[in-house]
Amino acid sequence: MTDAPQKHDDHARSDGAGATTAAHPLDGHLGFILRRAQLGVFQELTGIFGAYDLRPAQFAVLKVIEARPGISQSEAAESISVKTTNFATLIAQMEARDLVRRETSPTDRRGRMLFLTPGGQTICRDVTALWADYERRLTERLGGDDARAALVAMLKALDADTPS
Amino acid sequence: MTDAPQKHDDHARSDGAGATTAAHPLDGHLGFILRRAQLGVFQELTGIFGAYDLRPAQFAVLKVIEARPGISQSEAAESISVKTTNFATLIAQMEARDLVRRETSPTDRRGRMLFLTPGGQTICRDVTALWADYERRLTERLGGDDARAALVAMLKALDADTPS
DNA sequence: TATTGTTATACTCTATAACTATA
DNA sequence: TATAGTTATAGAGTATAACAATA
Repeated sequence: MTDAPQKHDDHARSDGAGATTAAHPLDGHLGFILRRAQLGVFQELTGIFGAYDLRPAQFAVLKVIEARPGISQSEAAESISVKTTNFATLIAQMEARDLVRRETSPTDRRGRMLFLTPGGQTICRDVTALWADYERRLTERLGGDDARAALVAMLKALDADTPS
Repeated sequence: MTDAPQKHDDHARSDGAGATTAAHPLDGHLGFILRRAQLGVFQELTGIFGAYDLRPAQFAVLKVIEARPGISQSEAAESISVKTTNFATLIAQMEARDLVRRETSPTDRRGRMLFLTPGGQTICRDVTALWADYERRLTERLGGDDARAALVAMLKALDADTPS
């Protein structure tokens, strides 16, 4: 009970010695609250996907290819916010595991078109079910669909992207 | 404009070719939305703290020591959700930069008590001002204090920690 | 025997630079 | 010259194991 395995335990309370340790020095710090929530969710996701040895980013790749078979590597990389240089490694590993297949684009022989293999489709379908289940539980924790929609809207506002 | 430097551009819209690319395959995926918001905020924070060559975790250490001078390494590590083994490296770097000072605890000679040096106090004060400013801007983006409070409550709910 | 802190190590994620093959 | 993809590499972040000093 000493190490905090990427999880917090108790903080912000009276410390029992009389000093009433004020909240937590980072309790007003949105960046850290956000980080902990994100790490917590990813940790749970990794646990849920663990039986398939899939990390969140790999699942994201499956979903992107499923949605747009034949998508190029650069487009796929951009859509999951991964640099093309790192995507090359990521997709190579997934190809080695026979989850995805690459074809040279006939119209531009530099490009590689991405497809799911039958095995990739199966895993994508199975893991999607687990994922949907988990999202439903998250939505419950949040207090329902409206709360979730509000959360998503605020997260997108934080992302400082949505054009003014 | 090819690489997506840890930032997304446009997604989810008609793609101009008539295919109306549906939303984004990850748009319903809370984990990814959370991750992008967190990365965006940390990126902005790193930029803001950049002049002081402080990363978010280092700033967190300063704040924790400021709040509780003399705190032990294990307590400080736990309060920012970093393993003690990694905290050792982190704090050693900050000591080398003369931001913090370590004293052997008189009551338990295994323990090290942490303090801010005068330089550390100065940086902590200056960066706290920048940080508070940034938090205010974030709160505005969110739509005010109430929205922010709602966000924090939901993020904590996601963290699956708050005792039932 | 348990705890505090340290070192060594490893794996993932992210980033830059240099390269190839096409265009 | 510019683009799609690759390789090599480097830095953070996070994890485990083994250890020293102290309790």
